[in-house]
Amino acid sequence: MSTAPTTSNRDLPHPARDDIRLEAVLHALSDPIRLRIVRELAADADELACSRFDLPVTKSTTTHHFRVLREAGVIRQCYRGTAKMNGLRRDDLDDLFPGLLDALLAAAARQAVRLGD
Amino acid sequence: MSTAPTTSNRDLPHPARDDIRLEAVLHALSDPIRLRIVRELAADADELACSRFDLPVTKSTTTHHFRVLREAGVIRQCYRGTAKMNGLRRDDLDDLFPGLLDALLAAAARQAVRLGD
DNA sequence: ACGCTCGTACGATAGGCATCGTAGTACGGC
DNA sequence: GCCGTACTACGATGCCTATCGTACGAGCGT
Repeated sequence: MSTAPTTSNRDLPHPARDDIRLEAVLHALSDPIRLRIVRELAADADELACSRFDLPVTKSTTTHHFRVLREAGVIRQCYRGTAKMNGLRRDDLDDLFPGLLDALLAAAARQAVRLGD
Repeated sequence: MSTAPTTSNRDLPHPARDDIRLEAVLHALSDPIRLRIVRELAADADELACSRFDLPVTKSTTTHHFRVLREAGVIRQCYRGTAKMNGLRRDDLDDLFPGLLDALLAAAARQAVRLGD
């Protein structure tokens, strides 16, 4: 049976849009690894599986960082088969803090150039 | 003798403009008290003495927060008599990360309205 | 059924940090 | 010279967190 590997029913807790706190977002992005994740997520059009990231930490630490981002309201996560897909919460963030995400991504890109990636 | 209470010679270490790291700035602003300080600093035209802030922490903790902001490159500090004056490093931040500071301040203001200050 | 891959849970550890109190220094006014 | 104000230095404390390793669960392919 071609069991279409769609979104699994085990779901993950996300903060509602109005529960997203600016301080939490800033704290989430103040870690180099998490900032890098968000940058890659923004660069890629659609959602990415956790395994697509080549991070300089172990898998358990990676899980931790993705959870911090999700609980801060920066990313949205869902299971698709065994993979866990990640996507930026652009819509919610732009609605709550217009222009902030773009400014942050631009700043991160600028710094990456300045420091030689 | 009318010893003009100008800038004292005991100076404070500030990061050079090119040493300012985005992660450090975000971390500095991810604390509610420090975000509040920066908001008040941005609202007021010129520099403000530490004692002008009415923060819900002791003086030693206040000193700590101002130092974090200074070492992250967010504010500039100098002594004037016994007072320590604080000013936003708008020029440097706008130069390094165009639009970021404004977006952050707008986001903070928006959240303050949303949550009832 | 079996194994493989992807991701989680849990405990341990080490370092960071927000907070305080107390004791001290620097400066200006009297 | 003496006092008061503004800020600092230092140590203590308790919490948070980034990291790891190991053991486990969930789903897919064969």
